[in-house]
Amino acid sequence: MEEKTKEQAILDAAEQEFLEKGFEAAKTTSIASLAGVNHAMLHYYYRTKENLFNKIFEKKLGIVRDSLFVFFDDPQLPFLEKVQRSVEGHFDFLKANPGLPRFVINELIFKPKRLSQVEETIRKIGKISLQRMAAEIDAEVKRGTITPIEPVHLLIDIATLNVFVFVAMPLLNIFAVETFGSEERFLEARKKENVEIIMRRLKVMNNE
Amino acid sequence: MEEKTKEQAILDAAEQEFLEKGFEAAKTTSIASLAGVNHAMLHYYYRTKENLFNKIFEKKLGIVRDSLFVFFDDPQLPFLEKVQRSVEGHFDFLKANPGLPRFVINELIFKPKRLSQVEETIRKIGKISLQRMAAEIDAEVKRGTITPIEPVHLLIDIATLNVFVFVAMPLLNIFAVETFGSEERFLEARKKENVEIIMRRLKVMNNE
Amino acid sequence: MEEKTKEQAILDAAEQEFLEKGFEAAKTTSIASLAGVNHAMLHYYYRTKENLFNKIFEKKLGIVRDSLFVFFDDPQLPFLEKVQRSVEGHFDFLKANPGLPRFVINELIFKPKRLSQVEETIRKIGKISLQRMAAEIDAEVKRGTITPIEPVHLLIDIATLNVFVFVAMPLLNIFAVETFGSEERFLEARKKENVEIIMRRLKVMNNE
Amino acid sequence: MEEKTKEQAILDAAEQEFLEKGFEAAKTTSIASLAGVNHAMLHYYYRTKENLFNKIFEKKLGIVRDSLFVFFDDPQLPFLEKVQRSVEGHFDFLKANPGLPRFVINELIFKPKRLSQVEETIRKIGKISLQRMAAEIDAEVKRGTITPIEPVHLLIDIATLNVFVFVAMPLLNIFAVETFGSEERFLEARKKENVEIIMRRLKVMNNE
DNA sequence: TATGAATGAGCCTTCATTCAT
DNA sequence: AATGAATGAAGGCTCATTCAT
Repeated sequence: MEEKTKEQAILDAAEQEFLEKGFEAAKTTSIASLAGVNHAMLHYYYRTKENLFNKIFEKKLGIVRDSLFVFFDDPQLPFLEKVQRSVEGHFDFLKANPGLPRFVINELIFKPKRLSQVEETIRKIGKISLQRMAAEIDAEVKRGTITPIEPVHLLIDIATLNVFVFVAMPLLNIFAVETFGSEERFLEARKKENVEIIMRRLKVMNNE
Repeated sequence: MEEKTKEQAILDAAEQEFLEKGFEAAKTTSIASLAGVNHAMLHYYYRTKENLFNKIFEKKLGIVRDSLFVFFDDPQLPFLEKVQRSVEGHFDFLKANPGLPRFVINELIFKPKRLSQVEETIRKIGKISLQRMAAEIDAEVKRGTITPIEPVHLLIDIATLNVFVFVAMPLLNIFAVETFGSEERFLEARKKENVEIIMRRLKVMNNE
Repeated sequence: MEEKTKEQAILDAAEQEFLEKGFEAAKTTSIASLAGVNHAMLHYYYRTKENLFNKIFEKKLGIVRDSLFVFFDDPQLPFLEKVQRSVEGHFDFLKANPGLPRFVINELIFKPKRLSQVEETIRKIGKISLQRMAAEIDAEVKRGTITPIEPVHLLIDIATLNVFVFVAMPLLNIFAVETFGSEERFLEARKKENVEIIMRRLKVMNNE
Repeated sequence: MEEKTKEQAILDAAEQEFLEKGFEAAKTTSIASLAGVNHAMLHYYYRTKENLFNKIFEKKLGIVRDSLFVFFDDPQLPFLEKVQRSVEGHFDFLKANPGLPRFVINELIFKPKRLSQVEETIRKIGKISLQRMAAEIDAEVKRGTITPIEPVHLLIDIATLNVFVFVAMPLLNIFAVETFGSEERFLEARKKENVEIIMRRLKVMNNE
């Protein structure tokens, strides 16, 4: 069996520690002992806590960035199906990376410094995505298949509903288990609810 | 004019500091100097940072707890109106307390220790509220005015959509200003969108 | 008997440590234990090592700055006497502050950063002093009482000969004691020699 | 073309680093990377930083030791010429090795430990040189060509005046350029001044 | 010889908390 | 009640030195 290299062990431990506690509350000594290495090793490989953090941060940011738009790129699918798959795909992604939302909120949204570091990138990506969505939405509205909606609102609706489930999980767990039997079952139900509410937001209703 | 007592001044300063920075990043020295009192006074009155924090925490928690259910208690209003007013009222409450969501997320949701402190309280309040909502929803469904929904999902939908706007505000600001002209205008639009999406979630559609 | 305040004790200990070892080699822990206080006290009063150092540095610099020109300001004395008294006075000053030259050399001359901090001050003071000296020297030369010399050279001659005795004292001690009986006797003789060589530099000789 | 051996490369790099920064501020990692070798090699060859330093130190000390007495060994030259050439030769030597004085002062004079390491050697060499000088001076004085002077004083005069120019160069530069046009021109002038003041110290004057 | 990795000691600094008055 | 002073624990980081290969 392959031994994990210490450099990697530090990185893994750092990821765990930073995701769990955030930058300030994370201690390099904890990371080191979590990785099973001498405290100085951490600085040997990554020089500073900040440095080590950025390694984690950038990696995670890239993952998050990509997670929302993957299904919108498929030209074959009908629009509503794209949306549904996006909601589901994004939900599944978050489920597979449960620590991520909290990390991004803590480090990206709550820290002006870090946000401004990546603001330009976010602006660009957002702009492109929104323009593409706007075009598709316009076309669908004209064809009468969906009700009008500002693209940025749709995006926020989806992201919000999905992300917050995982952010609030510790709190929701108080009710989830006794109402749904298990966290797993709750998440299934919640995923359906998110699809449902988004679909209903888009579909044309009686009186429209 | 009444001089504010030192004990109170510390409390106010602590509230400001804790809301702004969270428990770890808040410094007792900052709180003291913000309150205009000697650093040692803070410990004289509240003994530990933890202790002082809890005073703030419990107070804030109470406010948050009440904010969601205020309109549900009005027996006069028709159900959908109750819901609409709840969404709007909750949104306005958050807008008036912009630091609150971040604080609660950071300190309550992200810290197992604190959560377990108040878990029982939350469970009780939640149970009662959910039962009441369930009864009303059932009645409405039977009357054919709304489509069925699990009460806990409705609650999560509302809370999520409202709260997250304010949590994610720094990030959303990147797009808000250039799309809506100002943060203020964005928030107006967003409030409408939240009402819209919740209403649509509840209304009966064509094919149902 | 008055107890020395801890703040002062730290300052004194710092002076001793910094003069003896220079900024880098001085340790805040040493200073603290030398002052008989807890290590954290040092930071309580002076926040940083750099800060504490600057307190010492500026004080010493002021003293050094004044030490060379004190006798030149007396308008009553004949020029050669002024020079003689300056040499002697400067020598005595250095003798009373034996650690000073080394400190100034180490911290001021050998560290570009610190030098540039005070460069402008030094330039101004130097300029004024040199101009005054130049006027007096010119007058004396015209009266035939001294031989011509560039003022800056005279200044360097005096400063060099005096300062270096104390800088090199540890080395000179190897010979001083066995040649002159004691360090004290050596310094007396050396002071005379410095006066002698400066006077001879200025006096008019046979063939001039 | 001969490849420089790694052992030698380390030595050269160490010389540069130690001369430039002194023992404490010099880092073994810097020396290694300056030498283009692995950090551990340095310890492989020289075991400790101290050890490596001593190699440099002793070599430099030998050079310095010899630099002052070279012209005194020439039996052909008349005494005053010997002195003049010594002053000039020593000055030129220092000019060619500008880092040396600072290094010696820092490491030899300011560090009791190092001084005591070489004290005996210095004592012996000094004694011999001084005795030789004493004999020559005595003879010259008897012949009436020079005024009496204690040999050790003459030695100190010369060494001091020459060395200090280079020690204080950063400080002197503040005035040198604007008074003499360039550092080069200042050094020329200063060399003449040093010869002048030493010669005048030795020459017989009017009233003697 | 050579090297990447590893270690331990030490340094500066911050901070919550306590003490003496 | 109030305060300046004091303390201990901990954190991030650097560096000379050693180890394993």
